[in-house]
Parts: sequence; structure tokens; C-alpha cells
Amino acid sequence: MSMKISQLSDETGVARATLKYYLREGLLHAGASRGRTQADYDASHVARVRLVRALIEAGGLSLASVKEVVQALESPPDRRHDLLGAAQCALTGSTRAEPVSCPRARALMNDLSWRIDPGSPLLTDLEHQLDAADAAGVAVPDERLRTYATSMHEVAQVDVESVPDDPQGAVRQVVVATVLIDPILITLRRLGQQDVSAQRFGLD
Amino acid sequence: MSMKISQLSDETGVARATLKYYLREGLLHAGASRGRTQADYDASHVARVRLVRALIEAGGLSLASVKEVVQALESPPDRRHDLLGAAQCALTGSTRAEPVSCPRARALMNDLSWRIDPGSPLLTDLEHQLDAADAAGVAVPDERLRTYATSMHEVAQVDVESVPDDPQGAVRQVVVATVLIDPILITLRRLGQQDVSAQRFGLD
DNA sequence: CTCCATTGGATAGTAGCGCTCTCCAATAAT
DNA sequence: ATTATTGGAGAGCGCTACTATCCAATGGAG
Repeated sequence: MSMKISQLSDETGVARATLKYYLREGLLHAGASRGRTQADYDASHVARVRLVRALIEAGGLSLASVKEVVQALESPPDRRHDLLGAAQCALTGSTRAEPVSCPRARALMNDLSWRIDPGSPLLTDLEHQLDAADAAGVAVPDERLRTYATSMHEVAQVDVESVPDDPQGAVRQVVVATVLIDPILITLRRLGQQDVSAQRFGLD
Repeated sequence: MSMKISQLSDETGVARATLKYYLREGLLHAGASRGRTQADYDASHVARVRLVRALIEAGGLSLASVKEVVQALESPPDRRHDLLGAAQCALTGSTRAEPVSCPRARALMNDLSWRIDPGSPLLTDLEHQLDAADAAGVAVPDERLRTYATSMHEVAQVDVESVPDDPQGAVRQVVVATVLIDPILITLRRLGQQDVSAQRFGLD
């Protein structure tokens, strides 16, 4: 299972120049060097390239985010719960350290008795998103928000259940599943809307 | 309620040059022209600018998508069910007209008895996303997919219920809520994962 | 051993997006 | 009459994700 860069390119459908770029950017680990002008790539490189492409194309991640993800993949934390945080940190571009209060987000968490780190950037994310909806003239009533939260909690339940025990596979599962399933959920939401709407307002 | 462009800029926090750019790009309707070098803007312009910004910042839409959305806002279809399709078309960049078969997506819809137009681009989207997950080495078993679909159907139920009868407000609600609530759902999923994980693996 | 294709490595260039800056004559406000 | 502002249009900028070109070193085929 050993190949040169051209074969890697053929195998994955990614241009050689792009592969070299990924090597330079640290998205792809170097191959085993055979002399000065040759390196061997193997199945792990094929898998990595496919992962990177999936994260970019299906997950809509930037190269910088992909880099964080693959770095998280390479240094798995030992505590099970930390994994999630690492994966999530790698994903959100939450570089803002504003000590905002997030009244609505906190109220919701409290209301639902969710165990959330009070300093989690997810809370400020949520608050910003609610503010944006308000600014756009579409308020989300608390009750509706709670309903959404309940449904997403079911999703999260499945997410966490499906993490394998094997720590190696766990990181991969958590990180990749989180990113790649997001768009799947969104698409399912749209399809669900179609169904409910068809049911309610007739097909014609 | 009449203002010049500078006031509109002050009101919305968007630079004058950017507002002019939006005008050129058709994201913002022109103000009432008062002579050659003056136009009046009103509350509708403020609302539009805030909407555009929310779609871009919180919704993560490209200017091109925002343009489609605001055009959909300006020409509301009369049939209630069409609204949804228009909104959804404006959102996905599904410009691909590939007559793909989408075996898994169709099987799922069939399995759940959802009423979906067999030609819907959402089906090909879903199929692509499932393929991407496979390629990335993280398969989504059918059973898990069904569970996700069920949860998202609950979300969709709430979505459709909260559409007002008033056709003017309906378009706005559908379009904006769809785009702006997506990220909220994703954030709620992450928070839910935190909670489930804390519950399952301990807080320590 | 020779010769040509390929490789790794590096640099520069490209296309698209989302602004932002600069300039202008016309005009409104004072 | 003077000054500030406006609409309009074009060019330019910073960023991202590549892509293209060049190079000497080398590997493999004959």
C-alpha cells in the first residue's frame, strides 16, 4: 500500500499542486521520504485527503478550521468528556473572549437543567444568534426555543451514544460526525418542512 | 421617518460605501429620489439593511444568496406550500440539475412516509452529504439516520406551525426563520452534547 | 550509463468574494 | 456665495483556496 504523490492525486481526485499545498499547510502529514526527490504515501494519506475534502466540501469548513480538526485528531485528550470540548472548539470560530452575560441563553439552560460550563463560548454564540434573529425582525419566543432545544437534545443523545469506546476511533467519530452531520440535520429539517407543509396545506 | 444615506448608515452601523454597494447589487431597494443628488430612505430601508446583515453574519449566507432571499421576499408566491420551496431554493446553492438516483435519501423518505417531491434538490443534497460522511470514514447507519430525521421532523413541525396567516409576514417568517434558526439549532445540538456527555461521563 | 519523466520544494500568480476608497459633478443647506 | 453632502461609478484591497511555473535532484527504462 505505497504510492507516490501522483498516485495519491489520482486516487483522491485532488490535484498534485493542491496536495503539496495541503502538505505545506500541515493538513496532510508528510510521506515517508525515500531520498531527496521521492516520498511514499499510504492508505492513511488517502484517508486524510478524503477527510479534508469532506470537511471542506460537505462540512463547509475553512482550511484553518480543518487544520484545527486534524490537529485535534492527532492529539486525542484522555478524558472522554474533554474530547467533545476539543472538537467543538476546533469547529466554532469563537475567538471572541467577550465576557458577555447571555441572559436568554443562560435562562434557557437553567430552564432545561442542562449541565453547561457557564463560560462556554456556545452560550455567547447562542445569544448572538438570538440577537440576530431579533434584529432581522423575527423573534423566537421562549417556548419555541425550548421545543427546538428538546428536539436537539434527542439528536445529541444519539450523537453521544454512537461514540465508540475505542479512544482512537472516538476522536474521529466525535469530530467528523459533528461537522458532517450538521448539514445532514439541516437538510432533514428542510425535508421535514416540506412534508409537514404538504400534509397541512395540501399537495396540489 | 425619512433619512438620507448617512443617517441610514448611522442607524444601522453599516458604512456608507457598503450601503451604496448593496444598492448597486440590488440587496437594498433605492430610496425615493429627491433631485439628482439626494434620496430619502425610510424604516423599510433600515429593516432591510438589518435583515441583510443578519443573513450574512448570523446566517452565514453569501451576498448572492442574500440577493435571492430578498428577491423572494419581494415576490411572494400565492400558494402557501410554494413559499417554502421558494425560500429553500433561495438558500441552497443547489444549481446542480444532475438526475441522480439518491438511493439512500429516497429509501429514507419512503421509510418515513414523508411526502417529498421526487425531484427535490434536497434529496440529492442529502445523498451527497451521506456520501461525504462515508468518504470521511464515518458512516451513518440507517437507524441513526431515521432517529435524526424524526427529531428534525419535530423541529419542522414547530417551524411550519409558527408561520403566520398573513401572507406578507409569512414570506418573511419562512425565509428568515429558516436561515437564522439553522445556526441556533446547531448550537443547541452542541450544548445538548455537552449536557448528555456531562451526564454520562461525569463532570469532574 | 544515459536519458527522460517525475518528484519535492519553493515562489508567484489567479479567481472570487465582500467590501472600502477615491474621485466627481450636482446640489442642498447656510 | 460658500461649504458640505450626496449619488454614482470605478478601481483597489485583503483574504482564502487554490493553481501554475520553475528548478535541481533523482529514479527508472533501455
